[in-house]
Amino acid sequence: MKISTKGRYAVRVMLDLAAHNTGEYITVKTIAERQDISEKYLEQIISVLNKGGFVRSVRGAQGGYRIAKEPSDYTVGSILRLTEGSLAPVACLDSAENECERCDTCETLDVWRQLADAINRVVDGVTLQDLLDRQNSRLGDSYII
Amino acid sequence: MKISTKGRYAVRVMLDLAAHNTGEYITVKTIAERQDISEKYLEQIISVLNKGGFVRSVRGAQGGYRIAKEPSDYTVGSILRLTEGSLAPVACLDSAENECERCDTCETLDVWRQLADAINRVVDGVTLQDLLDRQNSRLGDSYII
DNA sequence: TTAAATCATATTAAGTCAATAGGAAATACC
DNA sequence: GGTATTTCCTATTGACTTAATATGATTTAA
Repeated sequence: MKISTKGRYAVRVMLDLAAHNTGEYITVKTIAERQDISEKYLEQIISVLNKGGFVRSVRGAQGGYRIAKEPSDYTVGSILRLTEGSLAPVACLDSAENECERCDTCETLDVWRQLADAINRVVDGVTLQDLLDRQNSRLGDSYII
Repeated sequence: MKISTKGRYAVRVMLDLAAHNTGEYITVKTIAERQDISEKYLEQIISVLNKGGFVRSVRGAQGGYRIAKEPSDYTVGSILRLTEGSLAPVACLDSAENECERCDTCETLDVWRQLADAINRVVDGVTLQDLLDRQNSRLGDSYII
């Protein structure tokens, strides 16, 4: 029941780009250094974000990435689903093909459905903007002290 | 973010034993047939349940397993935690040793904490007795029809 | 004594994770 | 036009996990 590094890194990358959302393009190298993530691994992850239209890229020298839309347009759930795949705790709930022929009489399916709902409610209830706001208010606190 | 077969099977085994809670001992073979799970694999899983004190066993001929306490004493969460280990969505939350030195400044930790809470709330809010009750009320429905 | 059963441990095949590696293609800058 | 920079693409790897299967020792009722 763990979220893999891929999904977690993806959230951090998006949050990094959201925090540096000036319209300028940022290189993988810069993000990798800031976030302390392997540059080559990050390349793969950001490639998924790019293909999903979550970021925009410019190739070549002086190129890089920037967030495609506003931070408030991205929920943590949308990022995780793009990079991790389904967040459903059991395969039966992945609508695509639920091969389990026990589904009709499955006594536990209801629990998994509740669990999926609870998970979705949390991750879809938090946007990158929310995370930025929390971050800023925490920084604000430390200034007061 | 999937619950493994180990955990899911464990819940089914416990539910099976809860549904046949007559005080008699039931063999792995019987459960395996009823639940359509590999007998040998089930042996391993039930061994964990046994060591955790969730079931009681009698060795030798005419031996088997039975649920140790009342079905209402077992939440789905307790069974999953025993067989799957921690249900925390990120390792940082596994109190034992949170190696991540970013924890203090981690902007995403809060989301994972919320997620863990939501997950725990669901799985700890459902007992085997609840599942039995739902099962019976569903059977009841079909009798009416 | 025998058959039935739990208990214990080792092995395996397939898959996933988290990278690393090597190079092709595009582009700003001199 | 050449060069350095940077994205883009795909393959490979080593470690680990998953979901079993296999083998046999131990216990016990009949």
